[in-house]
Amino acid sequence: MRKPVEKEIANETPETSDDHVFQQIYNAIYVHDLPPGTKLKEEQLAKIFGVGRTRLRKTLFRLADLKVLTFVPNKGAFVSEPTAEEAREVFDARRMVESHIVRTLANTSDASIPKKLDRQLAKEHEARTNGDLPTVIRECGNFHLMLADLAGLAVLGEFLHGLVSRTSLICMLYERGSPENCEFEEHRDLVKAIAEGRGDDAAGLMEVHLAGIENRLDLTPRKKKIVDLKSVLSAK
Amino acid sequence: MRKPVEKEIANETPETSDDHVFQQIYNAIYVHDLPPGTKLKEEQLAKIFGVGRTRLRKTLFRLADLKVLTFVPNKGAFVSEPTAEEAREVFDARRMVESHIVRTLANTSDASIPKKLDRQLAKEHEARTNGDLPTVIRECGNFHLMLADLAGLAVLGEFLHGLVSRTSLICMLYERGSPENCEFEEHRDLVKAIAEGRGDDAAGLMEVHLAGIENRLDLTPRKKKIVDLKSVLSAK
DNA sequence: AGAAAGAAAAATGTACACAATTTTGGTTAA
DNA sequence: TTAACCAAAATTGTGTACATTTTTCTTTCT
Repeated sequence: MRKPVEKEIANETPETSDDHVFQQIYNAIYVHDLPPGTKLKEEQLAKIFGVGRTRLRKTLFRLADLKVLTFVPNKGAFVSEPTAEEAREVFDARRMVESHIVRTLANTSDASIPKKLDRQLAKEHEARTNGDLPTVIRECGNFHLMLADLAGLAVLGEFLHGLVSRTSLICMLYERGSPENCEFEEHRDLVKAIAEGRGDDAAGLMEVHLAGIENRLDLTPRKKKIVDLKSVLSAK
Repeated sequence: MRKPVEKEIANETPETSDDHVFQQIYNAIYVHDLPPGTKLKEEQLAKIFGVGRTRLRKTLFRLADLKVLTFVPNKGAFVSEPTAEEAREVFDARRMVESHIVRTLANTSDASIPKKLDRQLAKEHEARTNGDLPTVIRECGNFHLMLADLAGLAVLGEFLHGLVSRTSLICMLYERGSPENCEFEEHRDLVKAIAEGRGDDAAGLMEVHLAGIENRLDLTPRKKKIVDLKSVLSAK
């Protein structure tokens, strides 16, 4: 209506739909700019992105389906807060799915695969040396998703996408001490095993890699939100 | 709108939101009342269910996230038509996920589990003897989902839900000859292995069970939609 | 003061209207 | 008859208005 829009501000993307808004919000959550529990007000976001509330709402629902957001009826959309139990399930699922993926990939004979993995590895490494933590986080996730993609496993890949997203939230909630994410050396060894066609080794390395991340978390049975009000307030 | 609604026709469910519409459409697709490729017109469905187009649309998007529907921009929502490749991936994923689930379940010591499985088995058997095919299909799927539920694996369970839904579409598209779905005896043996705590046996039975279903399909590389127009029309 | 109650503001949920696009039906020309 | 084309109808996509609910702030009572 009030858009003289020639080609959408001549941006880089063809802008098929509102993928831009989706990615923007998704990325902000994924790289820890929006911590779990944050409320996302519709009108506010709609104004920020210069988009109607209807379209923004649709985007929010898509993010909710990815388990990145949680809708509370009549309250709105909040960045999800996975429970410790959910966290364990996510890592269990990842070990199963990703060990399968890398085994498949190692048994695939395609000369272009090691090249692509090396390139991805380089991107990750560069971000690390630059000290660009958000990019490190993002590229680390992209590495895992790329494995599914290169293995040609779209169905598992989409499931993994949700798992990886949730992993980011889980780390934000339960990480203790060390701000390290994925160990670079482990990714490197993994690529090596894949390139050399050692499927079982790759699968094993992946399981160890994921178990390592999980063990770096504190998933003890602390009931996060259910604090005893009396004991807290009486000591005041 | 024109509803003096006291408590939603005093139905069984509390009807928190528009789950009713969702289940209605989902079920129709799942039990093969709406074949793959069917277009779902928004206004038409909205009128049928006595609900606004906005809410119906939201439901349609939820079904699309389950991969049961596919949205084509500016064309609308269609019942999904999984490709042969996707079908193979779905069965691969199911073998991996469900063998893990039953192994977990077999190693769970909870006396109520065999009871619940037997009850589910009975429902399935009853529908079979009644010749009620839609109910057989539905209860057969419920059996598989119940395994995840009883194993306490919610994350995998939700993924499986999508896989099971797609399996129904896949069977409709690629089934050859036999109208049989899940073999009842196989479900029975599976329950026995679980009840007796034989995890490896249960996992093996599940893989065989799923492979059996897949083998009953015709997933040969016929390119479904991409027919050569010239060769077809010139022979007329 | 502190808590309870209530009014005002803000935010979500949904129906509706209109714009953009596709589909349909019919008309014309080769 | 067939193909191309154009207008009318139907359908999807989205902004807006309004109803409902929640949140916030003020007022009042103990």
